[in-house]
Amino acid sequence: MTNLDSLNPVQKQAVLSTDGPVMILAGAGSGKTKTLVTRITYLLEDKNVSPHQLLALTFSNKAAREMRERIAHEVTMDVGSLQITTFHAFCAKLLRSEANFLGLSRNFTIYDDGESKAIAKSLLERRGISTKEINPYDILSYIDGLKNNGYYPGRVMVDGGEADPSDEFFGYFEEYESELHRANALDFGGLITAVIQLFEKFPEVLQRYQNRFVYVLVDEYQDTNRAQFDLIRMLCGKRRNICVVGDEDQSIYSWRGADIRNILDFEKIFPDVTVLKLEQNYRSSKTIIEAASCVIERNTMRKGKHMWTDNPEGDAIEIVECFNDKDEAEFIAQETGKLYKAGTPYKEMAVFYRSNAQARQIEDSLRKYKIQYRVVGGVKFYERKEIKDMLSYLRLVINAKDSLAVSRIINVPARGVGATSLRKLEVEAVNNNTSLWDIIEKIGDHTSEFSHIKLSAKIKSSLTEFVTLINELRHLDQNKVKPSIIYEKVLHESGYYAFLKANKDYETLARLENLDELLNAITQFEESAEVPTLSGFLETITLDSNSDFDEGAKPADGEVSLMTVHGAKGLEFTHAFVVGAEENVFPSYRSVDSGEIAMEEERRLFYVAMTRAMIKLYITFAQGRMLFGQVKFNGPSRFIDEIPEKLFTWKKLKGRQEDHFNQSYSGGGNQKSFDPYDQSQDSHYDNEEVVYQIKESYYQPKFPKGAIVVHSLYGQGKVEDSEGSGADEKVSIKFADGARKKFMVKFAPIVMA
DNA sequence: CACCGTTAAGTTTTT
DNA sequence: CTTAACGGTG
Repeated sequence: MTNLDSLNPVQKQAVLSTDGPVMILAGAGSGKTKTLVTRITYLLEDKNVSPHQLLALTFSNKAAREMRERIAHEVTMDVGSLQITTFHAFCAKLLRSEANFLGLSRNFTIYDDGESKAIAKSLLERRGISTKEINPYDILSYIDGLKNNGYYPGRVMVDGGEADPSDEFFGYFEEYESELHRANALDFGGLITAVIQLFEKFPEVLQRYQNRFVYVLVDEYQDTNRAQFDLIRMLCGKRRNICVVGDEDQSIYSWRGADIRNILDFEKIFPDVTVLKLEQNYRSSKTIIEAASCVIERNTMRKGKHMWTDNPEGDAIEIVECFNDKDEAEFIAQETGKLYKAGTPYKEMAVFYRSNAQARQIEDSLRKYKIQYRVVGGVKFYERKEIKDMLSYLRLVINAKDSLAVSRIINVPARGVGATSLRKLEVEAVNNNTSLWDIIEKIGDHTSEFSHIKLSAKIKSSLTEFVTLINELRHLDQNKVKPSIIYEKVLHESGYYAFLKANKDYETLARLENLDELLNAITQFEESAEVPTLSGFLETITLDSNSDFDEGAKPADGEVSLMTVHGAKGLEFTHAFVVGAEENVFPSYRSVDSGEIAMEEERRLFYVAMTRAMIKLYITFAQGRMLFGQVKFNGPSRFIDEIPEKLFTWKKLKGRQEDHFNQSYSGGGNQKSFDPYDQSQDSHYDNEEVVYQIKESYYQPKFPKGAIVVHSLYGQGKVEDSEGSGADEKVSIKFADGARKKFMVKFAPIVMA
């Protein structure tokens, strides 16, 4: 029997109300996941529901993994067939097994946003419209908007969201859809709408799933869009055992299509719903909860909840007024340093900012103070050029119709097939309503209908070579050869590796390293997946791009986390810094005069940020901030005004702090020691001093072979190799821990020991 | 076709 | 200030 003793009365009710529609409004830190896990455990163990009959949908893979692990920990039975998955992964899996209904084949490719954008661009190009006249992004937003509403071509919408065929973008939508169809591909939004379409056109398929899933559960319900809501409604249409869990106050993705009406109107759709509110917070101090509540209660578009906690009063919130953004960053570094000395491990601290651009300044100061940190989010591994190139090869192996992949790699490395030739082939493909691959494969064959296409013999022969390679790879894949072997074959036999190697610059090194990491990822996938197929790998990385495999060894005390407020949702830290709490920054300038709806979302964001903190919350802002090249004086955020005065202390940092640093860190006049505060060593090229320094040392290497040097991040090491001089000087250093790294001297923070 | 200089714009990104 | 993306040139 499942033990419910550790649950509070509402949580208990949330577990026990298994039948009929239930909406759980779970405030921040209210033990939501615990409740969900117990609910599922209860269904499995006490109500004898088979794992096969349960479906739990989440938004992120991380949430799905966490829930699955916790359930596996709780129950004794095998939870292998338990479907705890993301909306997109669920749809992808379903579509692969039912693909034939929609004229897709099961090996369809999933296009990410970047690929969708590439298609939008090519549609414009095809019509001879410059991207200056029409921004491809606008077309995409339009298409995305339709898909978020659950629209697919020809769908009859019940309550709005219908496409208006007279809209100037509607044509693009239709063309985009047929382009994807020709490529045997779906985009993220299309994964959802395709399932809706499947269910509407083939009720017998829907019935199968309705019969199978006796209990359906949706996490982060506030983030669902209309399409996802439609899907849920269909799935649970028969038994109506639907349980949604969300918090309207944490809805921060409306710009991605999340429709807060899904929460606000749930009762209209399911009049017999049981609404439960988890209002007790187990995370934060009374002070933090009260402050956050005061802020969020200004919002009008909410169902209303009142958070409370049994936790202690705690410290006052610290509001810190800084002179400028630089001082703000210095304050963060000093304070995290102080906290650390006082016994708080770095991993318990986090800095939240509204936009990524704010990270840099903070990173700089943390580095200066040698505080361990990590930036969560940021540039994605799989979006790097070399990675996308290699993945395109692999995708083409799986799905021959993937024209986007073909056009990406047909001339990488150079095969003499430039834009013009590619253009010819593309036109031919469109005219014949076939795929690029089809044309390319047949072009060399004199008997084929495409042999008339005028291309030089040289191009034709390199195309044939390309076709042969891909076909060989396909053969390997069909014979269940390990993905890593296929990958290595492409890398080398496509000429890509040699092509990269031919370049000797600094960036190439990083690229080659990234390709190694990709191999690493594939190998790791092979070890962990039940059936390690190439298509499985590709799906994992498009639908779960965060599956970190490059998580290196972390320092024992952890690292201070730096992330956007969006990235912070669902996390908690004992000490949290909300930075840049200024008008036009947080709230963002984009939302400041875009009306109350946008402002309410900013307020929810601020609320999310505040409620991450368990023990102490810092809110900082700068009087003046460098924004778009000039100093702006925005004034403190309106959200600060919304916090009752008795809950915070206001500290105004005195003037510029820099003088302090120069005194304590300038290294006693030793010119050789690396001084991070010394402007002359920063990598600003517009700084005359730097130019001068480089010129002076032009004729001899600054760090000759054998020299003992100190790198500000990696510590002491020995120069193993040195090539070039002046601005082009490159050194290879072996560090104390045995690691070997290469640096461009002009970029690297290295000094002689 | 690759490189460079000019130009314009500048949130957030679970999948 | 930065960065991406376009268009012109060698």
